[in-house]
Amino acid sequence: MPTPRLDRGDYGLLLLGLLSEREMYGYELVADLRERSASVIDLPEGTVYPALRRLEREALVAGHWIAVAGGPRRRYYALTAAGEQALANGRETWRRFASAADGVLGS
Amino acid sequence: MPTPRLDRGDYGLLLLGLLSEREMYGYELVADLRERSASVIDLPEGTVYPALRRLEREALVAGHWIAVAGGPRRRYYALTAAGEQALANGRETWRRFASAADGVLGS
DNA sequence: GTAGGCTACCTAGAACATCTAGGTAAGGAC
DNA sequence: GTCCTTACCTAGATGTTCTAGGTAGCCTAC
Repeated sequence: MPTPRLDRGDYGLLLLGLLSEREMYGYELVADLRERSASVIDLPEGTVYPALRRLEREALVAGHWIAVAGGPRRRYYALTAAGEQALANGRETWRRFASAADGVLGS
Repeated sequence: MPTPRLDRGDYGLLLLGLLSEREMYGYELVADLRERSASVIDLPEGTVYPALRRLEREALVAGHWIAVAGGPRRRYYALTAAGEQALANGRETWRRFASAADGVLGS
């Protein structure tokens, strides 16, 4: 049960972070991430969709289709219990790593 | 002139950070990084040596051999002017990214 | 009525860095 | 003489992003 790690360039952890607040679909995640980070984090869709499938394969999120009037259907994703746990672990790993990196890169 | 980016799992930036303080050799960098980060960041040598060669190829660091009495010779690396600039850029990118990630991952 | 833009999904292949799992060599401890 | 430590190196596998598209339906502007 590998935990996504930001320090390896695995953006899955950020997706888990967003999904911990509410269910979202891929296109929404991309837009939300861009907005909340002031475009600092701007993932292409070609990165996000495979990442979501990976997270689903690892059972960290669960997806389901929702029909939408006047538009394409959406696949919403929600955190699973394992996903919550992975997020907690990942947060801790991230915090430790960020702190260590800050120390090396100076104030 | 690509700038090393931590957010993509490129540890080159950390090496630049260490080398900005003093010249060091590969084996020393591994040990120093592990010590200063309380083992949070523990890069295998197989990661560091190729990274140093990459940084040297990109002219961000300059290496030179030093003979050591009673031990193997060492290849010391020093930052170049381009390396200083890359480090400054990388620090800024890292700060922005870390701040954005903190925002997404919550307090 | 058609051209363009937006929503919303998806994939194949390239690119790039780490990581694994070794190897070489010399010195010192016991 | 065996083992640990220092100090360097490489080849190949793995994993993830990124590029560069494609599909499809709806809406607006001209």
